[in-house]
Amino acid sequence: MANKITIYDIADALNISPATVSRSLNDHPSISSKTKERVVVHAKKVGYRINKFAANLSHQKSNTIGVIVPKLNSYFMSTVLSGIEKIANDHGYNLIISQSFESENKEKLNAKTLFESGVDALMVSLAFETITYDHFEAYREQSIPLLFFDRVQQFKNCPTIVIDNLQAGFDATEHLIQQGCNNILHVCGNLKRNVYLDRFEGYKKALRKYGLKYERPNLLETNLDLNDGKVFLEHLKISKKKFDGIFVSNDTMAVACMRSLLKRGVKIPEEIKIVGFNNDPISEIISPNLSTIDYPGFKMGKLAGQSIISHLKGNINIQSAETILLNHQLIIRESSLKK
Amino acid sequence: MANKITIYDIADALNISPATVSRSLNDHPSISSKTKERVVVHAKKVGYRINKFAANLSHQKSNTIGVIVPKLNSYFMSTVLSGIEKIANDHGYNLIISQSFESENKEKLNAKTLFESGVDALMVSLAFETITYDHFEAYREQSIPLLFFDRVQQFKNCPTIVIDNLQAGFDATEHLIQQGCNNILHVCGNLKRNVYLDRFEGYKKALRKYGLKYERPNLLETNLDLNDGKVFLEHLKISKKKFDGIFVSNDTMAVACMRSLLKRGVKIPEEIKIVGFNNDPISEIISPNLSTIDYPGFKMGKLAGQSIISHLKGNINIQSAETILLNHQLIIRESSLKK
DNA sequence: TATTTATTCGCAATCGGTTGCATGGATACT
DNA sequence: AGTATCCATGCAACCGATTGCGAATAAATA
Repeated sequence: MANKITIYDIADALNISPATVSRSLNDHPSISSKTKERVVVHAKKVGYRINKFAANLSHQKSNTIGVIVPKLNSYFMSTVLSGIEKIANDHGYNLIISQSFESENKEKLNAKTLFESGVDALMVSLAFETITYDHFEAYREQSIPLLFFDRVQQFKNCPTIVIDNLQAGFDATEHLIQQGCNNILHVCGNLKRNVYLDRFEGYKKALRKYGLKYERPNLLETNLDLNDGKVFLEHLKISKKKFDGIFVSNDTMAVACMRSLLKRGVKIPEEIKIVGFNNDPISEIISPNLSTIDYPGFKMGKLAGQSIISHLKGNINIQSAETILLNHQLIIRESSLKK
Repeated sequence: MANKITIYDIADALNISPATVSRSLNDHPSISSKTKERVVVHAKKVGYRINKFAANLSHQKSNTIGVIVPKLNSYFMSTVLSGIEKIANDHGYNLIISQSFESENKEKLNAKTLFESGVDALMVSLAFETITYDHFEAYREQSIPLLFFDRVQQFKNCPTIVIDNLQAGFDATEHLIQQGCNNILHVCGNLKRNVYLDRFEGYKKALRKYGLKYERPNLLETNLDLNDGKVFLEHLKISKKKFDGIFVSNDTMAVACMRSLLKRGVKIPEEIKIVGFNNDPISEIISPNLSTIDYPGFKMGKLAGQSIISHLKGNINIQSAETILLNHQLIIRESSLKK
């Protein structure tokens, strides 16, 4: 049968008050260890399980952290989530994960739902589309910890976990230049998002440093999707420039480009050198191996988790570190090497 | 300021009872549309947000579905989760996702936590290790819908979403045989799990059909991890058999095997043919392209979600379909083709 | 023994919605 | 006009745990 045991049942059975039962179960100091023992033993015997609804209602917290990501089925994102989940779980928090599918609207809906669900904190990686941020106001009003990771937006008192995308973009581009490229195409994602904008800036900075000029046809903005290969080919066709290097803002798209090129008989790296971003497993598998930027997803997730948790526990010492910058690493493989 | 508006505040402001406010907000039929209008408008004006804790406590449901998976950062699993999340979200349910990291203990803990969190349903893909199932008893006692997907265990009244792993294993193996292999190694995962056991059975069935004999050295049980390549090579060494075909129970491991072999100068498919499982993106990227079994993750997730939702909504018609069998598809690529 | 000081524990309010039942008033019917 | 019917709303209990404050008992001190 359904065993709906409440603290009242236990109280009756033991001839004590529900208050005492509650305190015993929570190991409150003002209860004698004798009574505690009795309560705990009896509770276990009858299979008592706390009713979180009631507990939550009382102290107005849910031990739950909300997460909104663009989509969870990417290598990078699922790795980050894995890291977040691990930390959250280790600290007794549950994770409610929702996807925005790159839509600002969905993101707003998710933010609202999670707010109403009473999450104790919210972690967000922004959608491509998002340009207004009022859906986070409710959180800030109630001072519910809010954190952005990867695709971020700066707010005061709101930690941010990122890598130095500008520097990474610079590193990738500089590497291509050093390998002899002087007409480099940059394939980026939505420039409204910091990650892509910063990488683009890094790209331009590298060009400037080496006295190369940047022109509009050197930039291709896409969804970075595996089947954006056609868009890429199309771009090659209309911009009549002859590129000798490509810096792509993620590996998935880099692979799409490589495949398009290889299919056309273009030799990589001899004719065109390529660098991707993310260090997805495919980057190491594809032939030629793809040079890329390693981007520590699991670590980012763990840090994000730790940051939020310490906010929740009121450790103010983290406050100072509003922005955590993770190290990236340029991984040089065949796809970009001068032969 | 923190705007903690309750229905009582609204009731006071409008000189009506909280009951009426509650009913208005829930569009209860016995409230005049005039009052409803007043309430809704005023609620929006003052920024009222329902307190789910209280609501949950009242009707004893959370609009939340729990999910336990071995780990969420695999292509297949994150795809399934994406499907589940989509359906759940479309129907107003939140998803609490947790990982067992292949540990039975962690799985039990997660099950307990989710139970106490008051999830309305639980969806599970089992850990490698799991051999006892008492952690699901609490759910069954309270008749909280429970569903298994992919890595499943049969319980009565408990839906199950799988592909026909036996048939898939058979298909893969038969294909290898038809390509001329007659000494086929099977690299599998933990045989306690249905998916791997069934694929193994399918493998043996195919051997039987073609009069090939199965011997112990033809089987290698691993964690199917990308860096299990050494284990694989080790096995090749000790079992002195000369394999001409390999059926691997997932693509990640298949890729690990291929790389080990290619590094040793073994020609694929000329000397050894390989078939994997999952149709991960890497299978199409690696050279030679990996033949594999396509396994519809997103669809599985959506079906799992739909099944649970209809249970929750009390549509009994699904009851009949306790086991949903998804179609798989053998995808033949270079790695297994007779030249 | 009387009084102070801890210890343990219970009372009762509280968290914020939900809902069965009762009530008062409006409308309909004979 | 008198009675039956309906509609809209309010009353109050309830969901189950938490917690400030006070009381009762036990232990310590004078």
